[in-house]
Order: sequence, then structure tokens, then C-alpha cells
Amino acid sequence: MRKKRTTLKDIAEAAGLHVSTVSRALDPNMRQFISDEVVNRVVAIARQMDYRPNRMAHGLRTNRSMTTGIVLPDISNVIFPPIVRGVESVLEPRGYASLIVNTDNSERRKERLVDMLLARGVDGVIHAAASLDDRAALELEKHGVPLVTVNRSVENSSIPYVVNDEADGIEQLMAHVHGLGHRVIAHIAGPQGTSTGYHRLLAFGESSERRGDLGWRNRVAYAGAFTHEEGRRCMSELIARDLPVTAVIAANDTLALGAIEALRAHDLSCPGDVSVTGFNDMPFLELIPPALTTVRIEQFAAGAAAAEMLLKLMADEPADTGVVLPVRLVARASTAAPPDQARSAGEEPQPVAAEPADAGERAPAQRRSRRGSSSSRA
Amino acid sequence: MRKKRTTLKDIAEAAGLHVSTVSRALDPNMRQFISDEVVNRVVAIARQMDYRPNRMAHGLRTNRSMTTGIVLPDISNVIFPPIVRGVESVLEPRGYASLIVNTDNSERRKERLVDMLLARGVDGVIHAAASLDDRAALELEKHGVPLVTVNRSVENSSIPYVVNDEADGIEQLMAHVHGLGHRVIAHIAGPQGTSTGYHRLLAFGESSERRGDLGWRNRVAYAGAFTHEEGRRCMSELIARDLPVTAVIAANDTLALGAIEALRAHDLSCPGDVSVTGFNDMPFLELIPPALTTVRIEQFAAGAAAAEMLLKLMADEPADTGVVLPVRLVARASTAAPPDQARSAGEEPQPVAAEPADAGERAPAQRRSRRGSSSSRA
DNA sequence: GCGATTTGTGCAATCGTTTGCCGAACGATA
DNA sequence: TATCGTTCGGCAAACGATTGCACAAATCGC
Repeated sequence: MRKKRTTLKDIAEAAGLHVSTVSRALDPNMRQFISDEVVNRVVAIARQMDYRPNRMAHGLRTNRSMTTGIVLPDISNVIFPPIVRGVESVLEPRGYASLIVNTDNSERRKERLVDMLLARGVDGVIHAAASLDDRAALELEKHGVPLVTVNRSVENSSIPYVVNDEADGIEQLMAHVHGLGHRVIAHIAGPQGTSTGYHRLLAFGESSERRGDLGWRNRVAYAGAFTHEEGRRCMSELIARDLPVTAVIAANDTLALGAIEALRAHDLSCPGDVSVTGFNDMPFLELIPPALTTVRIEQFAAGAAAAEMLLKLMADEPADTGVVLPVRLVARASTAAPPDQARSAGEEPQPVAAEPADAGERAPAQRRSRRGSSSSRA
Repeated sequence: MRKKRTTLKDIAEAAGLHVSTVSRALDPNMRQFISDEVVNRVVAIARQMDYRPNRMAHGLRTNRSMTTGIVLPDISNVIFPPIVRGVESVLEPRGYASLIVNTDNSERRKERLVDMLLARGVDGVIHAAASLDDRAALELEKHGVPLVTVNRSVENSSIPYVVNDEADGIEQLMAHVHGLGHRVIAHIAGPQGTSTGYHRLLAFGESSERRGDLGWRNRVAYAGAFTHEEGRRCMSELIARDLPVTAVIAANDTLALGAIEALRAHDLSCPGDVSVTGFNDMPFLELIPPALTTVRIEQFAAGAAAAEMLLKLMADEPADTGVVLPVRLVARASTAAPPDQARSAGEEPQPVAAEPADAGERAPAQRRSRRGSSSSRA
């Protein structure tokens, strides 16, 4: 059924040459050893016969598949496709194709998939689903397969990474809500097995203490996954603790959206009663009310940077041990002054610079306590 | 640098056997010809030496790469990842890995990418970026590579497809807005080079005529792409034509969102002044106000169905020539009674059955003209 | 207990490329 | 004219797996 593809041998016969000569004539690097006349003839015949080199044979001989693996938690999660596109923007022009696999946050699945990539002889792997101690990643390292993690990193390893500046992002959010007057701030922490969840929590703690808040630990709820549902659950949990929280820093946008839903379910408004922030700035976020204040990460750039690093590793060139990409605060409508000191509506919030430690934990509300109506959406 | 992987030969040496024996012992289909004792020994050694068959060598010999290609317009477009997951839910358990490529709606790029897939010897291709006359698809057919299109189809070809019931979807939307009282309905048509854009327009025309509206052609704006921007542009164009349009059927959700934006820019409200509908029901849509009335398509199921068909084709078994998946109307807030005859709020709209041709084009507004305030959001 | 069958394993070719090595042909040089 | 480099192209061995065939040993029928 399947039409036989034309091979070097076919061309060799048609041209009355040896296959090795044809091979060389078609290889830009070997062309110099072949006369121009032959090269032209071979190229012409190859084109005419619709020759397409067999990458499997090529790979078998050279031990390079010109294929890379991209390991994701889930391609359906909107933050990953841009990363993939970034990776491919670099790899595709260099002739690499990518096998994309989804781990669905299962370590077992991850290992199976890495096995599959290994069996297919990928030349390198971009890993966006790394856990803090990632067995699959170590397996790849063991086999000497070039590997770069992106978006997340593997702790206590020499695995090169491209990550976002989590600490700075959290600090910017904290400065923002602090500037709005919030003093009792909670955190919905992401899965602590991921570097993002872990480092954002860490940053939240440090930022809190820097502002003199030593009791932050009581105001952390731990999400088991970066999902809507977990966001809802964590927010409900925080509400149940009955603390005077006026702002919630969620570890990512999805958790934040779930949190806002939970607030609504408890007849609390955002930002009227509680301000909420996210992380990532996923697509369409600005269209969902209340538009979420968040931190924008550079997904495409991250993918591209990771791919550049991978290229170097695959070429045995020295590469950076890691890259940290800058993030940027995007202030929107989900954050406002806390209810007991609402500013006049419409005034642009002015983020205050990080203040030198404030001594007292839970500094009492201060500044322009104008006590307006508790915001628009009641 | 790279650690040498263990091969059949290594195992053969370790076991004191010939590689062909080892090969057979490891192949479930050939195992019957080998004594149990040898099989067990070989399997044990293989496991211990961490043997992983070299798929490239395997593929070269058997001419099957156990790899498929998935061709998409753009993985960043939220409607495609679920299709991909559907495909993989079927293919992955059968041992196939997938090379995913993005055409970015460029025919040239598409051909280059198909070339790349061909070079890698994919066993089959799932094509979600087909155009009505798709050269790349025909190229694949020519080479005898099993191919199934999903979400879109290729006209005048025997290429098997899995599509959504476009005609029924449009009909459901038309019945819905007609039932609300709309009589002057416009269409923002998708790219006519795609089966989705084409068939939805066709269905709009037929549905209009079935209702006695023969002047529908004047109320069609053609989008060059399924984008936000084109939705805006088309809506502006329709507004500029100054027709008494009260409802707009957009060819997909993205166009609809753009259209609503344009309405807003012209100080018109949706659904107060104009009702708008989409198609696809993409994620998060229900959270963006006004929540869009749309038609839900089954992306995951479509991917899975396409993969099932591809499996059959790859096994040279007879397969369906095509599958049409059912769609379902999802009525939300972006549709309401037209402004000059607003029904009492809260009343559940009752879709009217398709009426026998109504003779008069542009039937004058009728029925319960209660003339209320022109809806909530002014 | 002898030939015929079955069973288990080895041999070697093959898939399509790449590449180290060798040798023929050529022009230039002595 | 003999020699020496070049230049160009062919030969053949890989890469790692599969598989038709051959062959030895074990098993069976009678």
C-alpha cells in the first residue's frame, strides 16, 4: 500500500554513482569533497525524485535523532502552550522536532514517559513538569541526556533551569497590597513539591517578616494542586479560621480565581472585603471580573531561553547553570484598600517601597482611614 | 560523554546467546518459539541491565516509527489542547508518541512541517489544521500515510474526518435567537478556506432562508481569521452598514468576544442592544461577562475518535469515511430579547421550532412589544 | 529403534545512512 | 618519463534491531 520512499540507493542508480558519493553530495559539510558537476547533478535528481532523507536511518548511524522531548504537566493548562511555542521558535529552525508528553502530575506517569523518550533516543529534553526532587530528571541525567527545566527547577541538583523571579514577584505583590494599606495578609500556597509553590511560599514568609509580620504562618493555606477547586477549598479554610485577613496572595491565577469564588460563596466581595492576587497572568484573565491583580511571567521567552540552553548542552558547549527571568506586577481591579480604610474610589494606588522592618507584628491600620462604602460590588 | 545504552548484543553476550534469540525472547509475539528458561533469563538480564529497545533501529528495520504527527494551527489556541489530549488518550496506551507541529495558518509552513513529519517516518497523522483544499494533506495521501482530519475536513477528498455538527449548531443558535424574538440577524463568518468557517456560513444562510429571510447575504461580514481583532473589525463593519440588526451569530467564540468589544466601543450593549453568540464554548468563557451563549463541541471526544480511526487505518483495517459529533447549545447571558420588545426579565426563552418559510424578508418586529428599559448594562 | 516431526537456537541478510580508508586519474613538477 | 600530490569517487563496515532460513536436538509415531 504505502509507497516506497526514494532512498540514496535509488538516486545513486539513477545517477550512475555510488551511494556514498550521493550521500556526500547531499551533505553541505561534505560537498567540498565532491566536484560541482556531480553535486549539481545529484541535487537535481534528488529533487526530481522527491528524495527525503530517512531520519531513522540517519539517527541510527549518527546517534542523533534530531528530536527533543518536552515534558509538561498538562498541555491543556494555558500557561504551557506559550512555553512550548517559545521552545519551538528556537529548536524548529535548527531542524529539531519535539515529542510533547503530559505527566498529569503523576510521578509514575512521568517516569514511564521519560522512558519512552529515552527509547526514542531524544537528543535532549525540556522539562516543565519538574518536582523538587525529580526522579525522572535524575534518570535523564544518569543517561547523559541533555536536560533543562523550565518554569520549575529541581532542588539540590546541577540541572540547568530557566525560572521566573518568584521572590521578586511575591515581593512586588506584597509591596502593592501593603501600599494599599493591607496589614493582615494570607497566602494560598501551591503544592510544596514544586519549586514554584515552594519558593512563592518562602518569599511570602520572608516578605512578611521583612515587614515585621511574624505571624504569617497562621495565615497560610496549602493547596494540593494548582486548581480552581483547591483555591476554593483553601479560601474557605482561611475564612473558617476567622482571622482579620484583608488580602490574599494566591500562588497562582487559578488558585486566585477559586479563592474569589469561595469569597463570593461566603458573601464576601473582592476587592470590597478582601483583595486577592494571582501569579502568571494567564490569557483572558483581564476579562474576568474582578480583573485579577497578578504578576506577569514571560512564558515564551522562558521557553526560548531554555531551548537556547539545551542547544548549547547538546553541542557540548558550556551553558549557564540557570536563568532567572524578570517578572512584572500587573495591578488590576482585584486589589483595593482594605474595607476599614477605603480610599476614595478611582485613585490610582501607589505601591509603596518595601519598608524597613516595622517592629510590631500586625501594625494597626493607619493612614487616611476614610471609611467609605465598602466598595462597589457588595 | 553520553553513556552508551545497552543493546541486544550486550544482553546476548551477558547471556551467552545469540542476539536473535534475545530479540525473540523479548518480543511477546515471538516468545513462543523460545524456551521458558531462556526467556526468563533474558528478561531478567535485560531488566537488570536497564535495556531499552532502540526505536530508531526498530523503526528502520520494520518501517514503523511508532510515532504519529499532530498538525495544529496553534497549540496556544485553547480549543486544541483538549483535542490533543483526546488523541493521546487513545494513542499513547498503544505505544505511540506524537510529534506536534503548529502551522500558524501558513500553507507554506504547513507543507514544510509535513515534510518534516514524512522525513521522520510517522506512521500516521492527525490533522487539525486542514484547509478546504489542503495540499499538505494530499501530499500525505500521495505518500500513503494514514491521515485523519479532526475539527475540520478537506472538501472533495476521501480523507476521513471527525467534525462537529456545524449545521446543527448554527441551527440551534438560530432557533434560540429567533425564539427570543430576533428577526434581523447578522453573521460574522470565519475564514472561508476552513471547513468550519465555510459550513457555518452555509448553515447560517440555509437556516435564514428556512425562516423566510432571503436578505441574509447583506448581513454577513467576513473575518480573515478566527481572532479577536477580526471579530472587532467585522462588528464595526456591520455597525457601519447601519442595518436594524439585533443579533449576531459569530462563527466562533473568539470572534464573538471581539464583536462584543466593538459593540461596547460604539456604546451599544450586549445583550441590551444586540445579542451575540459564539461557537466552541472555550474554557473560562462563562466567567467573562456577558457570559456568551454558544455551542459546545466535544474536543476531547473528537481527538479520541480521530485517533481510533487512525489506528484502524494504520492497521489497514476498514474505517469510517467520517464522523460527525453532536453539539449542544449553551444559553447564557449574551442573548436576550431584542430591545424593542424585551420580554419580562427572567423568563426562560423558549426556542421556537423552525417555522415554515415566512414569505416576507425582514419580518417586522412583532409579539409582546413591552418596551422595557433596554436591559441592565446600559 | 528408525525416520519424521516438532522445538529451540543460531546464522546472516536487511532496513537507509554515514564515514574511514583506499585507489584511480589527473595535472604538475623534476 | 617517472614521480608526486591532489582531487574525486568507490568500497565496506558500521549503527541496532528483525526475521526467513537452516540446522541441531528432542520428541513422537509405529
